[in-house]
Amino acid sequence: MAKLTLDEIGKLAGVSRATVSRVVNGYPHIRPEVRERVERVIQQTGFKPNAVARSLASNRSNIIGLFIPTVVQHIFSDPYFSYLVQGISRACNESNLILSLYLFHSSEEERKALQNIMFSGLIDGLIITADRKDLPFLPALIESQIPFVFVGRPQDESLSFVDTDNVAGAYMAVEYLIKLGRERIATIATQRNTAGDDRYAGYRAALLDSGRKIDRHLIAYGDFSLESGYNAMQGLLPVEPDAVFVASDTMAFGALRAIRAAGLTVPDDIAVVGYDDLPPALHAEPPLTTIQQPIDQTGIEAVKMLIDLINNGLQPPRRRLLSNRLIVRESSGVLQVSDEHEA
Amino acid sequence: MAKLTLDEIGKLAGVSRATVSRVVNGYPHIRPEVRERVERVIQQTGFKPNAVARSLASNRSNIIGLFIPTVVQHIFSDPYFSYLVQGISRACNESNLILSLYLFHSSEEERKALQNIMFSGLIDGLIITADRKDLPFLPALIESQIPFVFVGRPQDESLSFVDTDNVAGAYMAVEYLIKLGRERIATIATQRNTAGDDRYAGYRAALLDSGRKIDRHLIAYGDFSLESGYNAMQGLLPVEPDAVFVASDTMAFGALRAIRAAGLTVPDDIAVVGYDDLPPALHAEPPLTTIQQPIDQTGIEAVKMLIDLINNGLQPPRRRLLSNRLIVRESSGVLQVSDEHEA
DNA sequence: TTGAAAGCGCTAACAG
DNA sequence: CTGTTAGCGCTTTCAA
Repeated sequence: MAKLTLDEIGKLAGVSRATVSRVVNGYPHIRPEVRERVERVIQQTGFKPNAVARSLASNRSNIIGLFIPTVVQHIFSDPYFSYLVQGISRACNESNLILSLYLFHSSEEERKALQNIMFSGLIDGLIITADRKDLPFLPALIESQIPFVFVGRPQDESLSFVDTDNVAGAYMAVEYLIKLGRERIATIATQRNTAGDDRYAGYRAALLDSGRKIDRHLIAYGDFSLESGYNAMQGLLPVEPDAVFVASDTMAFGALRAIRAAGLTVPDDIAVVGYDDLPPALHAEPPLTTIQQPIDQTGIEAVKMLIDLINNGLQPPRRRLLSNRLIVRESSGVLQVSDEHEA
Repeated sequence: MAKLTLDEIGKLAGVSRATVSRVVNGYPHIRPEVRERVERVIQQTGFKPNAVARSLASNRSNIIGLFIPTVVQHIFSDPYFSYLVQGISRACNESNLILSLYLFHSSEEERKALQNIMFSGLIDGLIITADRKDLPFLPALIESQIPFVFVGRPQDESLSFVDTDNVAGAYMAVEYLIKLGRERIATIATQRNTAGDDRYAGYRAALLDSGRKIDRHLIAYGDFSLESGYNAMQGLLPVEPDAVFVASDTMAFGALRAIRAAGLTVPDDIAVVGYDDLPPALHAEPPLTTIQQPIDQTGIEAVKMLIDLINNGLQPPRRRLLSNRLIVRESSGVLQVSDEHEA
């Protein structure tokens, strides 16, 4: 058979290509018998409209990009990324969007590709995974007028984003430690990214709200690596905390080791709460109390938001925060049943 | 400024749009001064040709798809997938290809999307991650004439694929156990996928080549899960193996537990070798001897092969097997230095 | 070596 | 309700 086009189908069904186009696109005002005739031909021939021609004529490709800047690559070996992509892809499938992946290994690649994305007009919009504070390409991206949403809170608050509520998550964690009766609650925080900032803010707020003071000596910093967690915990040990809220599970694993290495026990001497609920948290020694984020849901919401931006314009910026859950395991100790009624 | 098109650039440079097109595409026979003039205008304006229009005219999108069938989803929580995507994306960036991700959560989604991929003409080619034996969409895909390569050996040998050499990898592992002087070498194999078949074939060949017999009682089966590894190992314990080659690290972790639970020690009572070299292998108790595959390289080769298919036709089918490495850790015991000279 | 012109297959006014 | 007609921005003969 000849190559199938709207014209071909039209000929076969005895109508013009415009009518076929209307049928394909679900345009309402068509005589039912005509619609049916056309649909039958489409059925029989297995015709699919050419996506490229369609994009050119409509100026809409139905392709969105997932942009993963160089610096976030470590995330890629995290399950975080897997869950996010799962959510995004699910939402794309549902909305008949094609997902293209922009993954870079150098800032040169990154710059070049972004240039292409912005000016070659292939892509309807972009999801950007980045919560770090310095995004050199951002001004150009904004100027290009291409719709995009961040996953993770960007530094610049005027941008659209979806994130989990890191402040509330950290607050929840620390509040729980307080309820457990812990007195000297330390934290291992991080710098250079907004998630870390927000978690620290939650730690701070929970302490302040319970009438406590912030003690600088109880604050240490890591860089999300296990080693940095180990080192930070070692630094905290001399000031004798009886609990520590760690801004990531991976660092918490390091902290657990440091505590064990010092001959102390978890949670008796020091209660530990992590953040992320990565699978290893369950198998940690002891199993790690932590904050679980709805990551796949974040991906789904990001796609929805992007579609909204594409259809309804970039202004005003949209924001969306999803709630997290506290997962209580042994590393924190568990609240008594009677206490639960207080909540 | 007006929207940039070939025409615009041509006007600015005082040439026709055809000439600009030639410059952009590196066509050789152009007067140097003209080329330079055009290039300068392109520079200054930051012009990028419209990717969609280009695709329509040239019938080439420079987009390739990475297709991940429903059943392989478990792979997604594996680092395997991450490494593969890293390799693929690196190769795409290098060749100026756009990578789009087709990830499905139901076979209905899968079928629908495949239909689109095949007939909407958006995509130049496809990389398919699947080593399972039953791929219901395969006949239609072949008929569609769209270029594709498998990552992992497909059942149908007439298809193009790149894979790591599972037979040789398993052979290497078992050969090592033999050299270590192990007498009763069991295996935990898998069914329903070619990688499992090949690893079993390697196990078999190594044994046979050393003049041994295959003992059915030393063969157990798992499904790649940790639990199945545990159960399979429990099943093997009564026949008293002194070594076990496990077809995946994850199952090996299960096997380690089962051995420990039976009060035996690794490697003194039973030597264990896994397959994959996942990160946890390093932290296993004891650290796991295993086979490491060049997964990112596999991705790179897949892209190269796909480009070859796109440019030079689908026939004959291409095949490529990459070599693996034996990573010796404590779970197998280590060969004496003097023995290494024998190799 | 360059320009003119004909499409690629579709959408979207505009008529009727 | 349906057909006609312009394009969308690019590549690619064909002439010059």
